[in-house]
Amino acid sequence: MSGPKKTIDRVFHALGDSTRRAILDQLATGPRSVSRLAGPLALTLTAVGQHLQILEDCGLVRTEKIGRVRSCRIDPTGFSTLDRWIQMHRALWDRRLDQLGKLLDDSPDEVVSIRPG
Amino acid sequence: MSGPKKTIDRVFHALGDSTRRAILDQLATGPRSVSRLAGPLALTLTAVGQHLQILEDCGLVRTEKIGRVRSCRIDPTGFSTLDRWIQMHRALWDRRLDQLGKLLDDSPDEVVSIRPG
DNA sequence: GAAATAGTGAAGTGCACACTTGACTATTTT
DNA sequence: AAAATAGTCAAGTGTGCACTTCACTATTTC
Repeated sequence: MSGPKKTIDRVFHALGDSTRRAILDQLATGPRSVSRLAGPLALTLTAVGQHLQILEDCGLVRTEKIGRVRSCRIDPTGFSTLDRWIQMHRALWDRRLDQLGKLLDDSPDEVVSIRPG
Repeated sequence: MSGPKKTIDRVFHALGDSTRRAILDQLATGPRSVSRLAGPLALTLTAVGQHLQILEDCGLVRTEKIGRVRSCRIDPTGFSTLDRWIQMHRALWDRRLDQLGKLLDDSPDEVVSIRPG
Protein backbone atom coordinates (compact mmCIF):
# COMPACT_ATOMS: atom_id res chain seq x y z
CA MET A 1 0.00 0.00 0.00
CA SER A 2 1.39 3.42 -1.02
CA GLY A 3 0.56 7.06 -0.27
CA PRO A 4 1.84 9.63 2.26
CA LYS A 5 2.31 8.11 5.72
CA LYS A 6 -0.18 9.32 8.29
CA THR A 7 0.93 10.37 11.76
CA ILE A 8 -0.73 7.42 13.47
CA ASP A 9 1.23 5.07 11.19
CA ARG A 10 4.43 6.67 12.37
CA VAL A 11 3.42 6.57 16.02
CA PHE A 12 2.62 2.86 15.86
CA HIS A 13 5.77 2.19 13.88
CA ALA A 14 7.85 4.09 16.42
CA LEU A 15 6.36 2.20 19.36
CA GLY A 16 6.78 -1.14 17.59
CA ASP A 17 10.51 -1.14 18.28
CA SER A 18 11.71 -2.24 21.70
CA THR A 19 14.81 -0.04 21.54
CA ARG A 20 12.65 3.03 21.03
CA ARG A 21 10.36 2.00 23.86
CA ALA A 22 13.46 1.60 26.03
CA ILE A 23 14.44 5.16 25.13
CA LEU A 24 10.99 6.41 26.12
CA ASP A 25 11.27 4.52 29.40
CA GLN A 26 14.53 6.26 30.14
CA LEU A 27 12.98 9.61 29.32
CA ALA A 28 10.09 8.87 31.64
CA THR A 29 12.47 9.45 34.54
CA GLY A 30 13.54 12.80 33.16
CA PRO A 31 15.47 14.50 30.33
CA ARG A 32 18.62 12.82 29.04
CA SER A 33 21.40 13.54 26.59
CA VAL A 34 21.95 11.34 23.54
CA SER A 35 25.06 9.66 24.93
CA ARG A 36 23.38 9.11 28.27
CA LEU A 37 20.55 7.37 26.45
CA ALA A 38 23.00 5.33 24.40
CA GLY A 39 24.83 4.04 27.48
CA PRO A 40 22.55 1.15 28.51
CA LEU A 41 21.57 0.39 24.93
CA ALA A 42 24.80 -1.02 23.50
CA LEU A 43 24.34 0.98 20.32
CA THR A 44 26.34 3.61 18.50
CA LEU A 45 25.52 7.26 19.03
CA THR A 46 24.49 7.39 15.39
CA ALA A 47 21.92 4.64 15.83
CA VAL A 48 20.42 6.33 18.88
CA GLY A 49 20.31 9.59 16.97
CA GLN A 50 18.34 7.87 14.22
CA HIS A 51 15.85 6.43 16.70
CA LEU A 52 15.45 9.86 18.26
CA GLN A 53 14.74 11.33 14.84
CA ILE A 54 11.93 8.82 14.36
CA LEU A 55 10.52 9.49 17.82
CA GLU A 56 10.69 13.22 17.23
CA ASP A 57 9.02 13.00 13.80
CA CYS A 58 5.90 11.43 15.26
CA GLY A 59 5.72 13.71 18.29
CA LEU A 60 6.76 11.28 21.00
CA VAL A 61 9.97 13.09 21.88
CA ARG A 62 11.10 16.69 21.85
CA THR A 63 14.78 17.61 21.68
CA GLU A 64 16.77 20.78 22.03
CA LYS A 65 20.46 21.33 21.47
CA ILE A 66 22.25 23.25 24.19
CA GLY A 67 25.91 23.78 23.49
CA ARG A 68 27.26 20.51 22.21
CA VAL A 69 24.66 18.46 24.08
CA ARG A 70 21.25 17.50 22.71
CA SER A 71 18.74 17.24 25.51
CA CYS A 72 15.79 14.89 24.94
CA ARG A 73 12.49 14.67 26.74
CA ILE A 74 9.03 13.16 26.35
CA ASP A 75 6.59 15.05 24.13
CA PRO A 76 2.89 14.59 24.96
CA THR A 77 1.77 15.24 21.36
CA GLY A 78 2.43 11.74 20.08
CA PHE A 79 0.68 10.18 23.01
CA SER A 80 -2.49 12.14 22.50
CA THR A 81 -2.43 11.10 18.85
CA LEU A 82 -2.37 7.52 20.06
CA ASP A 83 -5.02 8.18 22.70
CA ARG A 84 -7.37 9.78 20.22
CA TRP A 85 -7.05 6.85 17.82
CA ILE A 86 -7.68 4.29 20.52
CA GLN A 87 -10.68 6.15 21.91
CA MET A 88 -12.27 6.36 18.47
CA HIS A 89 -11.77 2.70 17.75
CA ARG A 90 -12.45 1.23 21.13
CA ALA A 91 -15.96 2.62 20.91
CA LEU A 92 -16.68 0.54 17.81
CA TRP A 93 -14.90 -2.59 18.93
CA ASP A 94 -16.27 -2.69 22.44
CA ARG A 95 -19.80 -2.39 21.13
CA ARG A 96 -19.11 -5.34 18.83
CA LEU A 97 -17.44 -7.37 21.54
CA ASP A 98 -20.40 -6.87 23.85
CA GLN A 99 -22.60 -8.55 21.28
CA LEU A 100 -20.21 -11.48 21.04
CA GLY A 101 -21.35 -12.80 24.37
CA LYS A 102 -24.96 -12.64 23.24
CA LEU A 103 -24.58 -13.94 19.68
CA LEU A 104 -21.82 -16.51 20.23
CA ASP A 105 -22.63 -19.64 18.15
CA ASP A 106 -25.98 -18.07 17.39
CA SER A 107 -25.75 -17.31 13.69
CA PRO A 108 -23.02 -19.28 11.89
CA ASP A 109 -21.97 -16.05 10.10
CA GLU A 110 -23.37 -13.63 7.63
CA VAL A 111 -20.50 -14.69 5.43
CA VAL A 112 -22.23 -17.39 3.43
CA SER A 113 -24.75 -14.96 2.03
CA ILE A 114 -22.42 -13.34 -0.49
CA ARG A 115 -24.03 -14.11 -3.77
CA PRO A 116 -24.26 -11.54 -6.54
CA GLY A 117 -27.92 -10.71 -6.85
CA MET B 1 18.31 -5.15 18.31
CA SER B 2 17.87 -8.95 18.34
CA GLY B 3 16.01 -11.46 20.52
CA PRO B 4 12.58 -13.10 20.37
CA LYS B 5 9.82 -10.61 19.45
CA LYS B 6 7.51 -9.74 22.33
CA THR B 7 3.74 -9.66 21.85
CA ILE B 8 3.51 -5.90 22.30
CA ASP B 9 6.06 -5.48 19.49
CA ARG B 10 3.83 -7.49 17.21
CA VAL B 11 0.70 -5.60 18.24
CA PHE B 12 2.27 -2.23 17.50
CA HIS B 13 3.75 -3.53 14.27
CA ALA B 14 0.37 -4.91 13.21
CA LEU B 15 -1.39 -1.61 13.93
CA GLY B 16 1.33 0.37 12.16
CA ASP B 17 -0.02 -0.67 8.77
CA SER B 18 -3.00 1.19 7.35
CA THR B 19 -4.20 -1.82 5.36
CA ARG B 20 -4.40 -3.87 8.54
CA ARG B 21 -6.22 -1.08 10.33
CA ALA B 22 -8.65 -0.99 7.41
CA ILE B 23 -9.23 -4.71 7.89
CA LEU B 24 -9.94 -4.16 11.58
CA ASP B 25 -12.34 -1.37 10.70
CA GLN B 26 -14.24 -3.70 8.43
CA LEU B 27 -14.35 -6.33 11.14
CA ALA B 28 -15.69 -3.77 13.60
CA THR B 29 -19.01 -3.97 11.74
CA GLY B 30 -19.08 -7.75 12.09
CA PRO B 31 -17.43 -10.97 10.87
CA ARG B 32 -16.29 -11.14 7.26
CA SER B 33 -14.77 -13.69 4.91
CA VAL B 34 -11.32 -13.20 3.40
CA SER B 35 -12.59 -12.32 -0.06
CA ARG B 36 -15.17 -9.96 1.38
CA LEU B 37 -12.34 -8.20 3.23
CA ALA B 38 -10.21 -8.14 0.09
CA GLY B 39 -12.94 -6.46 -1.98
CA PRO B 40 -12.46 -2.81 -1.01
CA LEU B 41 -8.70 -3.22 -0.53
CA ALA B 42 -7.52 -3.72 -4.13
CA LEU B 43 -5.20 -6.53 -3.03
CA THR B 44 -4.82 -10.19 -3.89
CA LEU B 45 -6.44 -12.78 -1.65
CA THR B 46 -2.93 -13.97 -0.80
CA ALA B 47 -1.90 -10.56 0.48
CA VAL B 48 -5.00 -10.25 2.64
CA GLY B 49 -4.36 -13.74 3.98
CA GLN B 50 -0.87 -12.66 5.00
CA HIS B 51 -2.19 -9.59 6.79
CA LEU B 52 -4.72 -11.75 8.59
CA GLN B 53 -1.96 -14.10 9.70
CA ILE B 54 -0.14 -11.17 11.26
CA LEU B 55 -3.29 -9.88 12.94
CA GLU B 56 -4.05 -13.35 14.24
CA ASP B 57 -0.52 -13.93 15.57
CA CYS B 58 -0.76 -10.92 17.86
CA GLY B 59 -4.30 -11.61 19.05
CA LEU B 60 -6.13 -8.83 17.23
CA VAL B 61 -8.16 -11.15 15.03
CA ARG B 62 -9.59 -14.61 15.41
CA THR B 63 -10.44 -16.75 12.38
CA GLU B 64 -12.22 -20.02 11.84
CA LYS B 65 -12.60 -21.99 8.65
CA ILE B 66 -16.11 -23.20 7.89
CA GLY B 67 -16.35 -25.18 4.69
CA ARG B 68 -14.28 -23.38 2.11
CA VAL B 69 -14.81 -20.00 3.78
CA ARG B 70 -12.57 -18.53 6.45
CA SER B 71 -14.57 -16.34 8.77
CA CYS B 72 -12.67 -13.53 10.52
CA ARG B 73 -13.64 -11.47 13.51
CA ILE B 74 -12.12 -9.13 16.08
CA ASP B 75 -10.29 -10.76 18.99
CA PRO B 76 -10.20 -8.75 22.23
CA THR B 77 -6.92 -10.33 23.38
CA GLY B 78 -4.65 -8.08 21.34
CA PHE B 79 -6.48 -4.99 22.43
CA SER B 80 -6.12 -5.73 26.10
CA THR B 81 -2.42 -6.32 25.50
CA LEU B 82 -2.28 -2.80 24.06
CA ASP B 83 -4.45 -1.41 26.85
CA ARG B 84 -2.29 -2.89 29.56
CA TRP B 85 0.87 -1.48 28.00
CA ILE B 86 -0.62 2.00 27.67
CA GLN B 87 -1.97 2.03 31.21
CA MET B 88 1.40 1.03 32.65
CA HIS B 89 3.25 3.68 30.71
CA ARG B 90 0.80 6.51 30.87
CA ALA B 91 1.16 6.47 34.64
CA LEU B 92 4.88 7.22 34.41
CA TRP B 93 4.66 9.72 31.58
CA ASP B 94 1.72 11.67 32.91
CA ARG B 95 3.47 12.13 36.23
CA ARG B 96 6.47 13.49 34.37
CA LEU B 97 4.36 15.73 32.15
CA ASP B 98 2.60 17.20 35.16
CA GLN B 99 5.92 18.43 36.40
CA LEU B 100 6.70 20.00 33.03
CA GLY B 101 4.26 22.78 33.70
CA LYS B 102 5.89 23.52 37.02
CA LEU B 103 9.55 23.14 36.02
CA LEU B 104 9.39 24.59 32.49
CA ASP B 105 12.52 26.74 31.96
CA ASP B 106 13.29 26.29 35.61
CA SER B 107 16.39 24.14 35.53
CA PRO B 108 18.13 24.11 32.13
CA ASP B 109 18.51 20.30 32.41
CA GLU B 110 20.16 17.83 34.65
CA VAL B 111 22.05 16.80 31.55
CA VAL B 112 25.07 19.03 31.99
CA SER B 113 25.91 17.41 35.28
CA ILE B 114 27.33 14.22 33.82
CA ARG B 115 30.88 14.32 34.91
CA PRO B 116 32.70 11.27 36.18
CA GLY B 117 34.02 11.61 39.64
C1' DG C 1 45.50 26.26 21.47
C1' DA C 2 45.68 21.19 22.02
C1' DA C 3 42.93 17.39 23.48
C1' DA C 4 39.00 15.39 24.88
C1' DT C 5 33.81 15.29 24.46
C1' DA C 6 29.11 15.32 22.03
C1' DG C 7 27.02 14.87 18.20
C1' DT C 8 26.09 14.86 12.78
C1' DG C 9 26.23 13.22 7.78
C1' DA C 10 26.78 10.14 4.09
C1' DA C 11 27.18 5.76 2.41
C1' DG C 12 26.86 0.79 2.81
C1' DT C 13 25.07 -3.94 4.52
C1' DG C 14 21.88 -7.41 5.61
C1' DC C 15 17.48 -8.60 6.82
C1' DA C 16 12.37 -8.01 7.20
C1' DC C 17 8.27 -6.66 5.06
C1' DA C 18 4.38 -5.94 1.62
C1' DC C 19 3.11 -7.66 -2.25
C1' DT C 20 2.76 -10.55 -6.60
C1' DT C 21 2.40 -14.68 -9.60
C1' DG C 22 1.21 -19.27 -10.65
C1' DA C 23 0.22 -23.83 -9.43
C1' DC C 24 -2.54 -26.33 -6.22
C1' DT C 25 -6.43 -28.14 -2.79
C1' DA C 26 -10.99 -28.21 -0.92
C1' DT C 27 -15.65 -27.15 -1.13
C1' DT C 28 -19.97 -25.69 -3.34
C1' DT C 29 -23.12 -25.09 -7.15
C1' DT C 30 -25.34 -26.50 -11.43
C1' DA D 1 -19.12 -34.94 -12.90
C1' DA D 2 -17.89 -30.38 -14.67
C1' DA D 3 -17.39 -25.62 -13.43
C1' DA D 4 -17.10 -22.15 -10.42
C1' DT D 5 -15.77 -20.38 -5.84
C1' DA D 6 -12.70 -19.71 -1.62
C1' DG D 7 -8.60 -20.08 -0.01
C1' DT D 8 -3.53 -21.81 0.43
C1' DC D 9 1.47 -22.69 -0.59
C1' DA D 10 6.06 -21.67 -2.34
C1' DA D 11 8.93 -18.76 -4.39
C1' DG D 12 10.36 -14.31 -6.07
C1' DT D 13 10.78 -9.00 -6.21
C1' DG D 14 11.52 -4.38 -4.69
C1' DT D 15 11.60 -1.39 -0.87
C1' DG D 16 12.27 0.06 3.85
C1' DC D 17 14.50 -0.45 8.14
C1' DA D 18 18.08 -0.96 11.90
C1' DC D 19 22.47 -0.65 12.27
C1' DT D 20 27.49 0.14 11.28
C1' DT D 21 31.78 2.63 9.92
C1' DC D 22 34.40 6.55 8.98
C1' DA D 23 35.10 11.21 8.21
C1' DC D 24 33.74 15.57 9.93
C1' DT D 25 31.97 19.79 12.86
C1' DA D 26 31.04 22.19 17.13
C1' DT D 27 31.86 22.78 21.86
C1' DT D 28 34.19 22.25 26.30
C1' DT D 29 38.13 21.40 29.32
C1' DC D 30 42.97 21.59 30.45
